[in-house]
Amino acid sequence: MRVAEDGDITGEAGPAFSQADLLDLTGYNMKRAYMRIYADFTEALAGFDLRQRTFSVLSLVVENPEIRQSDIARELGIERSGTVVIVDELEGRRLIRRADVPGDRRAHALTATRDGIALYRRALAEIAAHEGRLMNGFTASERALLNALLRRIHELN
Amino acid sequence: MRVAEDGDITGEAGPAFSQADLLDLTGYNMKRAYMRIYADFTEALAGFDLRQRTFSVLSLVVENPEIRQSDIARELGIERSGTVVIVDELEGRRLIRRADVPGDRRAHALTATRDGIALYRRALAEIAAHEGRLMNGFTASERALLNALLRRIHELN
DNA sequence: TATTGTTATACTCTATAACTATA
DNA sequence: TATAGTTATAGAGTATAACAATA
Repeated sequence: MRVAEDGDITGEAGPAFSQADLLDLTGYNMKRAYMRIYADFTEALAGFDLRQRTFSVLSLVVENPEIRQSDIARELGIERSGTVVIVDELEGRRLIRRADVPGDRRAHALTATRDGIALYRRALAEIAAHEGRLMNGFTASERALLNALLRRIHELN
Repeated sequence: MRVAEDGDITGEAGPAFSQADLLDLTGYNMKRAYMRIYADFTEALAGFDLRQRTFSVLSLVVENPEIRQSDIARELGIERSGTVVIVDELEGRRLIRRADVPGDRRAHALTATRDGIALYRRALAEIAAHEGRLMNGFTASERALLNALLRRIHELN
């Protein structure tokens, strides 16, 4: 409820609306920034027929051969039930394989196939390229700083 | 696909899974941080029976008396149809009013009621308090820096 | 023709709950 | 009793499309 102080009032060009209160809230700024970068992320993945969460699961499997579904759920902070449909899809596309775990007949060990690793590498490169283009105006240290701040927020509590 | 370099591998304490690739992506870090802060935001609003978007609309109406629904949609980057149900709810709770616009019989001018302003102020204070608690470990300049970076991302393109 | 508000509908994402088979 | 994986279902949240009234 303060007066806008962001120079957004251009005098006559058009009606200027104040978002002063909202723009003071990190939660609001985070949502808008997230929406913006998420759109870019989604676009980068579209050519690979991967959605954001599918990509994250594939990433974990590529980086951690023989990982279990429950570990993926824990790492990603999602429900176990949520991993099933993703793993089903990735397995159906022969990007990963479910294998038996010697000591535990309840669990499945997930490992990426050669095709899965190849697709993953190309998708990862595409995302990085998209982000590089999107965040073109940011210096390397600004990007590193932003990532560090975001990680600290996630790790809170 | 690099080896983790974040010291997350504690030797024996438990299985450490690598998220090195994902943690290099701003999009991934943003999503996790957003989820964390969004949960806090939602919790702060729960006592007021407000959801995030409802609060944002109320904020715009309080800060910009006689704003139109289409302006809200533009400012918030949402669909006009999305504003209708929110405005319906806020009006039904007597927090805002729809009024005629003298020059344009299609439009509605939205203005907050006394009750709406009062509720808004309390909700805003609660959110700020929640954020202050959540981001307790951040200095004021870190928070300002983070907000500035987030705004720059939103304004891209 | 374009815009404002509206309605109805559909879609995406995700969590919850209940179940089985193991441990 | 607890855990891994699974299935079915339900709920948010949101966009899309079509429409009437007005500009």
